[in-house]
Amino acid sequence: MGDVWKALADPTRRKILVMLKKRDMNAGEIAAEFEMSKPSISNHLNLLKQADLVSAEKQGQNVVYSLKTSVIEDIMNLLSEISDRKE
Amino acid sequence: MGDVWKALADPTRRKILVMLKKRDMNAGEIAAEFEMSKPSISNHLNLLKQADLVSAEKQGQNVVYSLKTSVIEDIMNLLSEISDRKE
DNA sequence: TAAATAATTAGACAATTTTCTAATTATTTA
DNA sequence: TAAATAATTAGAAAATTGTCTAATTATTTA
Repeated sequence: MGDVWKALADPTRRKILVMLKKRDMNAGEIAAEFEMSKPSISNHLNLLKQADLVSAEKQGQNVVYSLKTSVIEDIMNLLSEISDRKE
Repeated sequence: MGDVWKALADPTRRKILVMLKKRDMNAGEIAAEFEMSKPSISNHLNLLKQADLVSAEKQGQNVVYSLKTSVIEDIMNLLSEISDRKE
């Protein structure tokens, strides 16, 4: 199980999460938004998946990535370690 | 201005934030809680300060560190980049 | 079934981060 | 004022992370 905080530490990965907030996207569509090689993006996607922040589903030759619905709750729980503030 | 996400990515630094939630502590007291050299802790404290997550005030030969009251709001704002959810 | 397309894996390299010891600065106390 | 204490700075080494190209796997289409 990967580290959520580490996953959130990289700006490319955070941008991917913001993109997936709008709609599901396959790996190629995601990679097209960055000036970076596809394998590098693939690596970032893997780290996000390890951290359970996104899910991946193969559809034909594509792999469609989705933001995990639980993502916000997870981060809120992490934050509660730092602050007791409710909500 | 340092990167808040990067600052939060390290477990030692997150533990320091949790400790400071309970009470203000000077650098020596903080270092005593870890099996790590004082300069290493000093480095972590500096990164937390850069990220504006803690403040430091010199009191005699000690330097007292405090959790910044704005810390939770700051992190919530960062989260809003990923989710539009209110609260 | 061969060629094309989408994505990942493998392996190497570069950049960044974490940690250390030794040295320095600032403050207090004997 | 000299010695002791608290903390940081400096500089180097080790570990981790991010990136690349080339190769591989899986799927679709001509």
